[in-house]
Amino acid sequence: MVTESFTPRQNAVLECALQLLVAGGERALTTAGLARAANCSKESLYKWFGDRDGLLAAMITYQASKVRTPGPRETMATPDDFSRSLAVFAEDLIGVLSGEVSLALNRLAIGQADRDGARLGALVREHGRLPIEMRARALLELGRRHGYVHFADTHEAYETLYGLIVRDSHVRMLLGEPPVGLSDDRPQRARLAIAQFFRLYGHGAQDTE
Amino acid sequence: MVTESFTPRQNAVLECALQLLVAGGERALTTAGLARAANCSKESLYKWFGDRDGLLAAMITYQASKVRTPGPRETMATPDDFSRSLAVFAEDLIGVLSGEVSLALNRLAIGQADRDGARLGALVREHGRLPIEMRARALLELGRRHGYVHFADTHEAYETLYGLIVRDSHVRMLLGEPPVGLSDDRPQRARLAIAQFFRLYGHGAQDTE
DNA sequence: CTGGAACCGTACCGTACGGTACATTGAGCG
DNA sequence: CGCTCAATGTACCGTACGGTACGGTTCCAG
Repeated sequence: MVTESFTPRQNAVLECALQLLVAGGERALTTAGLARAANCSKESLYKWFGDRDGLLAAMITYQASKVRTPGPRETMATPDDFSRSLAVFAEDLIGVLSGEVSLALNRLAIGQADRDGARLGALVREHGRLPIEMRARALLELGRRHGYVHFADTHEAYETLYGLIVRDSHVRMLLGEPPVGLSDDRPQRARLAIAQFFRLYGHGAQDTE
Repeated sequence: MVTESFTPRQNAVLECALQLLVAGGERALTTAGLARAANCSKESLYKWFGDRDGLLAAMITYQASKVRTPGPRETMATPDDFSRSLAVFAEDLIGVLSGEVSLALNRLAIGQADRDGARLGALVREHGRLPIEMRARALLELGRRHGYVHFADTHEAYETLYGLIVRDSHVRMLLGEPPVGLSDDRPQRARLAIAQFFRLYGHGAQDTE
């Protein structure tokens, strides 16, 4: 995986493209429209990104390059530290998933999932979801090393945590549901999910089979 | 909500449209292509469904009309009956969500979520997800009446159950990920989710705050 | 100053699609 | 038979978009 980067000018154009996508969806993201909005020429677009699909892919990698996922570097001296770190992760996750740029890019990739063997979907999974999962898994394993949680399969534990936090609100938001039930009481949602996670994997609990 | 129905001929055309959508995604579903594939005229399409958006909406309601969601009519004499009913629900849910027609329609609605105030998304939620939720809520409340589970908010309990069952596999499938990790060991996934649900809401457990 | 590279703006081309019009067919029915 | 109505299939129109070509401008190196 090459971490292909772009020039500042190209980044500015990609930023503009994201704005167009967020504002009007995929239909609003035309090469002519982007050229007009970004004050660049269509010829430059094709020179830089190859074709329209290349542009879409570049938008995903560019957006991913903006999001940094810091690993846990706290001391984790107490179970409460760990719980708080999980809650922070949960709130971050909810925040990212309900962001309009994230929603727009996910809608774009899902709408194109039937073309090119879901190339855009693979990019979203690799650059968007995988870093988040890595960060969470590191956190979970750190907690396990301290004996705060118990599980055999980190991936299993992570997926359960994800399900408890996100539920089906991501798909509902992708479908256009107004963000009721999420992001209004985000901290409480996060705390509840973490509490449930500890009920399943904390203290004397045992990972099922 | 009017349950507008269609003539057999129109149903056949809609079935054909679903096939086209599943096979080639939204781009493959053109009015000319559908007319050719279904041996009907474009003029009939516009007469029946108004315009292309009307056709898409009709496809969703038609597909929803095919899926019946029977309510629980079992005796629930033992906690095991209840657990098994939940497991059946979980397997059905996984099966529906990973069906190719469901995936194609969800992709379609998500891809159009920026137009018409997400009209297609609202249709999917109303005709697709809501009936499933109603069935599950009835099941959950039946279990609560028997004292097998304890919760204050049925909606909360349902969403948690949904998250435990589906996790983020739905979005991953929508993004085009091959169905690894789901539907291969579907019964085990279902059993695990139900076991976790009981750990949170079963026997002596108490709904958190 | 000069050459060239990068880029902008615009005009242009081919195509594909949504939507409409129309001629034709065929079934039901007096 | 002749009328009506529905539906088919085809031809057509306008438009919008992806992609290309080209002239003009800026900027930098030598």
